[in-house]
Formats: sequence, C-alpha cells, structure tokens
Amino acid sequence: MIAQHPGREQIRLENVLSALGNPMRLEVVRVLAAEGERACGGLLPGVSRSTLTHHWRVLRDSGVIWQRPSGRENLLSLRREDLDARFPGLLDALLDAAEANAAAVARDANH
Amino acid sequence: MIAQHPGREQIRLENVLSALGNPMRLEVVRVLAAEGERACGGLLPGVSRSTLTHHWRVLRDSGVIWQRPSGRENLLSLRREDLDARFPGLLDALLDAAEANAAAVARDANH
DNA sequence: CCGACCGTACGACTTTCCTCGTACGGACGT
DNA sequence: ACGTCCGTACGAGGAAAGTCGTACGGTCGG
Repeated sequence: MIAQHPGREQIRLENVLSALGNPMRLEVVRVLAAEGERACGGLLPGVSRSTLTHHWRVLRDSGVIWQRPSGRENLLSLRREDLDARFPGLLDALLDAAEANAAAVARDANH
Repeated sequence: MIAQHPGREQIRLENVLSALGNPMRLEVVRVLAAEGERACGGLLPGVSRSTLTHHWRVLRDSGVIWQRPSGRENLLSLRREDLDARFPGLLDALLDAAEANAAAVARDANH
C-alpha cells in the first residue's frame, strides 16, 4: 500500500512522543538526523523485515518521518520542517537529548 | 510503599518520552509546570484512584516527577533541575509543544 | 523472462499497558 | 477511639504494542 502521511496540522505531540519512546525508533531518528535520507534496510541490523515495517508505520503515522518509494527501495527522511513548524525547538532538543542518552547508556553498559 | 525515584543519571530518554506519550500524563506535567507542587487528587477528575496511582508510578519511575508525602497527601512536582541537567532545553521545548498541541486538539474538537 | 532483492500485508503469539474494584494502612478531626 | 479522607497494593480484565514467519507484489540485472 501507498504510505499515507498525516498533514502538518494533524501531527499530535503524544503520538510523536510515544513513537520516540521506543529505543529502536529513537535510534532510527538519530541516524536520519545525522545522515539524511536513507533506505529502510540496514538501519536496524538483526531485526526482521516485518518488524521494521511496523516501526516505519508508527514513525510515519505519527508524523516523524517521510517515506518515499524509489525503485525497489523505500527512502526515509525526517520531517524536520513540519516538526519545527509545529513544535519549535523540540526536535533539536530531542536530538541533543538522544545523543546524551546514548552516551549514558553506553557508559552503563561498560560501567 | 515508599516511592523510589531514579537518580539523575539513571534517567533514560526513552522512558521520559514514553511516559509523556500518554495524554493524561502529559496533561499532569503541564499542570505541574504551570502551578508547581500539587497534591495527587484533583489533577485528573473522573479517573479512579488506582489508575492515578499507576500514572504517578510511571512518571516517578521515568524520573519526570518527585513524589513527596505530606500528612495524608502526596505532593507531586516536576524534576525540572534534573531534567534540565540531563537533557538541556528538552523540558522547555516539551512544555511549549504541549501547549501548542493542546491548542490544536481544542481546535479540532470544535472544528 | 527469470531469479534475486526490497519492502509490505496478514495472521499469530507474547508482552506490556490502561483501567478499574476491592482491600488495606496511615493521618487527621472530633 | 472512631469515622473519614488520601493514597497505595493487589488482582483482574481488556486493549494495545512488539516481534516474527510466511506469503505476496513490485523492480532491477542478466
């Protein structure tokens, strides 16, 4: 099926937050913010494809990412403009927080 | 049971985000930010007490609020300092976003 | 045209979350 | 001391989320 994205005005904060409350999806957003548009595959190694599809759907339905077919791939990108327009400063704060959080998690793992 | 709060360094972004991904809890945080320390009761009219206790636990365990007994009440307050130290700028961005979001939801309701 | 590849659709299973009713315990006022 | 109020603990029920296997449909390269 063709992906249907919510309009900018339909984006709801609670959906964005619960979407990003999942570590896998938060990691995806981190990668997209750092590296720009990317294909679906390879973003989360070791996870089955149907699980990935599920997470793309959640991110797309909550308004966090664009999903654009290109050949046999699907390209993902952050909806940075819409998120910034809707919730100014939130995305940048979230990305900074995600970085700090990832560092803390890594520190814990080695502790 | 005595409430046990995570230390500042134990606060994890994914826990904060999924805690705030629930509309009720997001509303509680909005009220606490606006009005400061408040008693548990009366924050969410029409919800049973055991449900409230559940939400306090989620917010407390994720590191978003302090919970402090005072007489026969329990006072709730935002962990603003810890959240700011851990994730600079995030809480303010979230509160601004929550306000914008609440306005949009109200607009939708009247549509 | 055919096989390989990318991603989705669907169904199933498990786990977690949300909500509530009931029972309990501490703190206050009389 | 007694009843009342505030909140928690526990258990149960239903709803939602996360994961996967399998099957399907496009798209590219030979």
